[in-house]
Amino acid sequence: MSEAPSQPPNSGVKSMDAIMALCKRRGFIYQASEIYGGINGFWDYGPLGAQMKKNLRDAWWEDIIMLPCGGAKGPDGEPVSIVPLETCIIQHPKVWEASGHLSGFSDPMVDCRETKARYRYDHVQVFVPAGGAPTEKPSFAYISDTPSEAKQRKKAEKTLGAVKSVLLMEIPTDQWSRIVAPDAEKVGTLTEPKQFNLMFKTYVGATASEDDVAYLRPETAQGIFVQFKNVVDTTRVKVPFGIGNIGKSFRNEVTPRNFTFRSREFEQMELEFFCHADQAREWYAFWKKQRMEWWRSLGLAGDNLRLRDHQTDELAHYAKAGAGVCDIEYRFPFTAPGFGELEGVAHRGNFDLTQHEKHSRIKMQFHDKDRGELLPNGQRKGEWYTPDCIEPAAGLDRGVLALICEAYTVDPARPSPEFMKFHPRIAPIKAAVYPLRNKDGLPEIAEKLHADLQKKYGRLGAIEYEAKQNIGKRYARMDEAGCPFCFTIDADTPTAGTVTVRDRDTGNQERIGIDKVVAFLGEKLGV
RNA sequence: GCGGGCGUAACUCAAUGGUAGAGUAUCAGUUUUCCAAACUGAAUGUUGAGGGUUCGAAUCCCUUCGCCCGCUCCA
Repeated sequence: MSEAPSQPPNSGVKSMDAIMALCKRRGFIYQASEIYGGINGFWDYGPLGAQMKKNLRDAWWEDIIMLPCGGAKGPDGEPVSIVPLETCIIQHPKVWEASGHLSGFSDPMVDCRETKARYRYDHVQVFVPAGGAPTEKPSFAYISDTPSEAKQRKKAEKTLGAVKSVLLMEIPTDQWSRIVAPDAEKVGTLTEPKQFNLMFKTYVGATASEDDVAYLRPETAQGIFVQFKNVVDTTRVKVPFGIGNIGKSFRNEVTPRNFTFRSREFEQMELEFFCHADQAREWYAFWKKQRMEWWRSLGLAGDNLRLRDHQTDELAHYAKAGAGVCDIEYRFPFTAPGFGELEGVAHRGNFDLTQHEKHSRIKMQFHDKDRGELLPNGQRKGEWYTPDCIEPAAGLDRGVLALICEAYTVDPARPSPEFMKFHPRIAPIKAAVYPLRNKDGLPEIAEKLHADLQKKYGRLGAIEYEAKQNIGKRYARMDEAGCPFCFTIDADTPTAGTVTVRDRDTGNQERIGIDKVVAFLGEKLGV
């Protein structure tokens, strides 16, 4: 695949090339449009991958929405309340204006290395000597109608005498080393202009005029905020409660890389949990803990999973004053020894609801009847407020990739030196039923057991049946697919009524009654 | 976006500018039956794509697409 230096032996780091090869070989993940040479940043899921991804999506849906946190109580001592929502990929363009996604991301921008400020390239102007003669002295950039204009003019006149103003665009970038950025002290801190079209643009309607521009959503979260009022008005939810939303999002990444880790089309599982600002800290801590436990429960246990709190200087605009932001990170083979983000848990304050209230002029507050002063009749007066929001936002594709990387195991001593240790809940194939011999009535018994298992558990994942080839080969195939259990009908089955159960991870076998197989598998699958 | 590396069958890889091949995997059959056994046979390629040089290109040149690595980017 590549000539990249392989990891040193015994480093404990798995080979990403080998994982990608297995993913293709067994039908987990294919390159999108591969027969046409592929398309950068897009991936398709094969039969096993599609089932596995559904299993992970279902696990989130079940554990976040249907039975939040397994029935655990929230910090307020009450059961956690979550409702589902499914919102559109294309929203009104004003949604992205309000959220801040649109401003500054459809035009070329320049960054200031000193102040970290970002300016629209076509808005930046520069004070240069009025004569226009080349000079070694610094010139001064500013944005008109901002405080930087007067400040920079003063500095420029002091340094250069008479000045005139030109657009930054008119000055070649190789002369930018003498420019002082609008809010900077030093010269030469502006980066070259870059296009940041992170959002995919499209047109609504068949005429495709510039008036019809719309965008594919870069996150699912905004759909929740936009429908917050409808959910509050039409259901009986009371703060604190959450809204969960799963779906595709799109970002025109500058550099899609690392298999499915950074792709341009990806699926998110986002929860926005609304609570009163007074309780934000408790709920933030609660969700941090819950989300870590959830990933652990699916097999990402151990050192490869960690929780990392963001430093103050990397906090997003909406989170400066909040309870915090953290990432749940996984040590992917391509990030090792570092980590890559799997899920972000953020206290967003009430930034989003406030923004949408401003832009739509629709009141986004919640009337909380359990707050406010106590009335003589024993009830509360009630209080209007814009709830704060805790956002655990997970990447579904990244989750699948992490589970694949974690499950991938190499053991040269085995007939199948590579195998996938999927948690039974995630495994795309739940079990296989094999007659040891393809005769003597064994296939008939196996087919019956296969039908029983399929009827009972076929909705959760595939149940395999195969009578051909020797048994070792069939086991090996299931090892690579990550199937946790193989039930084998052998010569003793017709007389003793027992089958063998082969455990994928150990290769060990035990005999159980054929009438116990359905219950055995149900217990292992946790259903 | 910049720099480097690499593209041959599903996978791993061969093939001096001169008939595109092997092993594995897949499929069918025989035999065997608890860990990728053996035998027989089948199918599989616009050599990433498009141009050029040449009597002749997987091989040399150009363009482009994709993948990997390092920068950059990632509100």
